Order: sequence, then C-alpha cells, then structure tokens
Amino acid sequence: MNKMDFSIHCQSCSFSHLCLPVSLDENELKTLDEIIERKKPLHKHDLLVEAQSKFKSLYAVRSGSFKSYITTSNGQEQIVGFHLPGDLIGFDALSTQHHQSSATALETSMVCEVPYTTLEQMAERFPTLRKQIMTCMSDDIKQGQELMMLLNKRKAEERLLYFLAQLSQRFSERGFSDKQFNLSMTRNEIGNYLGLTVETISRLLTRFQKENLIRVDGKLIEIIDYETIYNRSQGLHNDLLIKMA
Amino acid sequence: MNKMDFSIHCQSCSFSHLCLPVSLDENELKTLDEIIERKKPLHKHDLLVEAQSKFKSLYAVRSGSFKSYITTSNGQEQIVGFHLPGDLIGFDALSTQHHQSSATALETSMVCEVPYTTLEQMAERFPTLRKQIMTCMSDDIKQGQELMMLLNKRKAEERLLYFLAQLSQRFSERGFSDKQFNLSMTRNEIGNYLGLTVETISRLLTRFQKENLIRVDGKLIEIIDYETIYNRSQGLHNDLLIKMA
DNA sequence: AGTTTCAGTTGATTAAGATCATATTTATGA
DNA sequence: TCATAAATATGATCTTAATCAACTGAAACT
Repeated sequence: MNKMDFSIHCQSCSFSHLCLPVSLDENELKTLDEIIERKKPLHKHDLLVEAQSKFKSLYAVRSGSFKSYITTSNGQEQIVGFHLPGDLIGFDALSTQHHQSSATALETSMVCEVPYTTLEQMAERFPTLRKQIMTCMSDDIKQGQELMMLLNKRKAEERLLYFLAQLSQRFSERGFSDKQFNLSMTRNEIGNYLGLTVETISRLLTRFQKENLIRVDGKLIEIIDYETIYNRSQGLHNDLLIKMA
Repeated sequence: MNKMDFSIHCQSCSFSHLCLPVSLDENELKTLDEIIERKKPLHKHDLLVEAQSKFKSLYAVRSGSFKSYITTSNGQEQIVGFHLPGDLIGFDALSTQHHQSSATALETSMVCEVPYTTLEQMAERFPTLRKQIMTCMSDDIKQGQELMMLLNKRKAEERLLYFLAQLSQRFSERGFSDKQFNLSMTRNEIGNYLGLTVETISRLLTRFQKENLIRVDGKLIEIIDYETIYNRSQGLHNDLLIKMA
C-alpha cells in the first residue's frame, strides 16, 4: 500500500450521504470507488475547472471549498456557487461537453475525480446512479431558481441573512458546527455572489453584530440567533410575526 | 381518421429542431411520435403544471406561450421563465419527482404531452434521446446562470434590452419574424421576471422608442436597431465602442 | 351599452445601495 | 522581519430605480 494512501474510500467517506454514493448498494459502491481518482491537494486560487474546456470529469469536493463562476463578454466575473465537501462540480458541461463555468479553490482543498466516460458506463449499468445524477442536476436548476428569486425580490439585508442561514445549514448537513464556522470566501466574493458591493457586506455584518444576531471576528462567524436570522432572511420581521400570532 | 386530427406529428413539426426529436433517426422519431399525446388547447391563465404536484409528464409547447414561476413562503410570485413553441416544460421535477414551479398559459396555446414513464423507457432504448434530455436540463442550468448574472450585475436598461434581444433571437430560431412580434406577457410580468417594477418597464419602453431602438404599439414590438439593442444590453455604449475601434 | 376591472403611462418624491474617499488591519512574499 | 499588497471598515455623497399618486385607455362581464 502506498504511503500516500490515506485510505480514502467512498465506503467510509463521511460525505457519502450527499454525494454520488447515495442509493448505491454495496456492490455498486465498490465499483464507483474503484473508478474514482483522488487527486493531490489544490491550493488557494488553483484552477480546478476552466470554462470552455472539454468535459472530462466530474469532481466531488472532499475537503476545503471552491467557488464557481462565469465570465461575461465584458470580462466581469459572476460567482454562481460555492461548493463545500460532498458537493459535485462540473454538471453544467453535460450539455455541450464543455464547461460553462470555471471553478477555483478558496483554500487548500481535496477533490475526488470521477472520469466521465467510466461514470457513463456505470450509469448504463446502474439505474440508481443515473437517477442520482439526474437528481443532482435538477437540484442545480432548483438552486439556481431560488437564488434568482433571492436576487430579484430581496433586499441587501435579506440576501446576506439568507446566505448566512444557508451556510450554517449546509455546514450542519456535513457534520460541521452550524454555530461557528470560517468564511473561506472574501467579503468581495460574497458581494459578487449576492449582487452587492463589498462595502454593503461589511456594513451589514457590523450591523448584524450590533443587533446580536451574529458575532464576527474576521473570517470567523458565530451564529447567535439563528431563528431571527432565518425569519428575517425570509422578509419576516419581529413586529410582523407578533401580528400574525 | 378523427375530425380533430390536424395531422400533427413530430415528423412534420416545424419545431422539431428545438425539441426532443433532435438527433433521433426515423425509427426512433416514429416511436416518440406514437407516445406523445396532443392535448386540447389551453386558454389564457389556464394551469398546465402545478408546483408540488407529482411529476407525470413533460410538455412541449406547440403553439402559444407559457410562463413558469415559483411562489415564495410569503406568497410572492417569481417568474423563472417564458416558454415559446419548441420549449420543454417540466424538467425541474426530475429531482424530487414533484414539480418545483407552476406553469400557466399566457394566451391560447397547444402542448404535446410526453408521459414520463414511456419517455424513460425510450431513454433506456435510445441513448441519443437520453443525451438530448440531459442537454435540455443542462441548458436550463445555463440559462438560469445567465439570468442570474443579468439580475446581479446589470442595470434596468440593460436588463430590458437583453430581454428584447433574447426574445427577438428566440422568435427568429422558431421561424417567426425577429423584427416584429407580440409580447404575450404583461409589462408587470416582464418586470417580475427582470426584477423591476411595471413603472420602470413602461418608462424604459417609451425611452427606447424615443431613441429609435424600437417601436412600441401596445403589445406589438418592432425591433428597429438590433445592433444597438444588443450592444447596450451587454453594457457596451456607443462612445465606448468608438474608443475601442 | 355601460360599468367595472385590469393594464399601461407619466410625474413627484423617497430610499436603498452604489460610488468615492480614506483609514486600518491582515496576509503574503522577498 | 519588514515591505508591500490585499482585505476590511467606515463616513460622505450621489444615482438608480422603487414607491406613491393620478390619470388614461383597453378588456371583460353581465
């Protein structure tokens, strides 16, 4: 056994409930595990996927985090998603066989590479896997629609509260603390994603701290009042809630 | 032969190049044609797909147009897309087997219904069809991302110009005039989709007319200067273009 | 036909967030 | 370890599009 083998397998991966292994039986899982390649770690700013490049593999995030973004004709960058462990990156290439968006590491990160050709062969043999891929794609569509709604109808405060609530929830699903976590992205990137400026993000974070919703220490965020964060991210304020009760 | 049979078949459908038939051979096309049901016409405001309902079929628009929208927890409606002939409606249900969004007719319209179970059986037999379904889904994701970018980074003028340019282009792809067309949606619905108010849409349309980009007569739009419309929808203004040259 | 409702236009005012400017703190690299 | 760059914070001002209001025209409905 290779020294560098840290015994990472789908069978024992703590994110298998969020990843391709969902709904595969033991045999299928073994086959999947065999075709997946573990790549060496990527560092901050390293490019994992380049827009326009040919679609060769899907990537599952094992550790760390990524952002994916598209670039407009006039050179502006639009972040379309942040990816945490268990997330799959690269679906948007299934249509044209070329990636629509680029993805870079936000911090030192590890990924599992799933070569497309072998994945397709497996999909042929295991209908459950095919279904899971469809599900992941459909989820992507859903998430896009939700985000669109957010950007369209909600104001700055609601957008950032939604972002925080969602992060907290996603960390929780992954077995990390949902009360305290590090932002691997900059305020600038958060703003880009939410359609706001850095200054607005900065001001709001200070305000949320004053209002005792969160505690901010640089990149470290502590969620103090999740209930209120969630309600207000939905446009429901305290006075409104009292009225309804 | 039934009186109501207008001899509508995938083989002769003028939108087959945009719809599921893409890349099917004659035999496959015949099978597809046989499982598709032509429904009777829907009228304005008629519900085609209801959010949360069980996924039974995909629908291909044959004539007329639809909007699809999601409804937030606080009851607000967010339009996520407009559908023209050749478009497929219902993909967002593949994940959960329940529809995420509702779709209603914007005018008297016809659809072809593709029962999911039979479609799945066909997908099993014809890899090209499976690929086409994937492609359609991936296109949905892409379109969502583009729209997100639009809502995030562009100002009112650019959003509406983009909307007009895109409509013109889509009409053209479908063999309709790209210079003159009817808006089947209200100003209100355009605003909802683009994240703007009715008043803003109205004001902009009058302004675009004054600037000789378009000619507006109620629902009828005439595209006068597509070039400028497109350039300005991308944030490129005349003075900027001159500088670059 | 006439009334009511809905869609669209236009103006005045306001508010939210962008932009500009500057300071400060934190990272990064020679 | 210091120097430089990048990220963050905060105040002042400006711009954009929302909001509020009033009016007109077009459908829809007995």
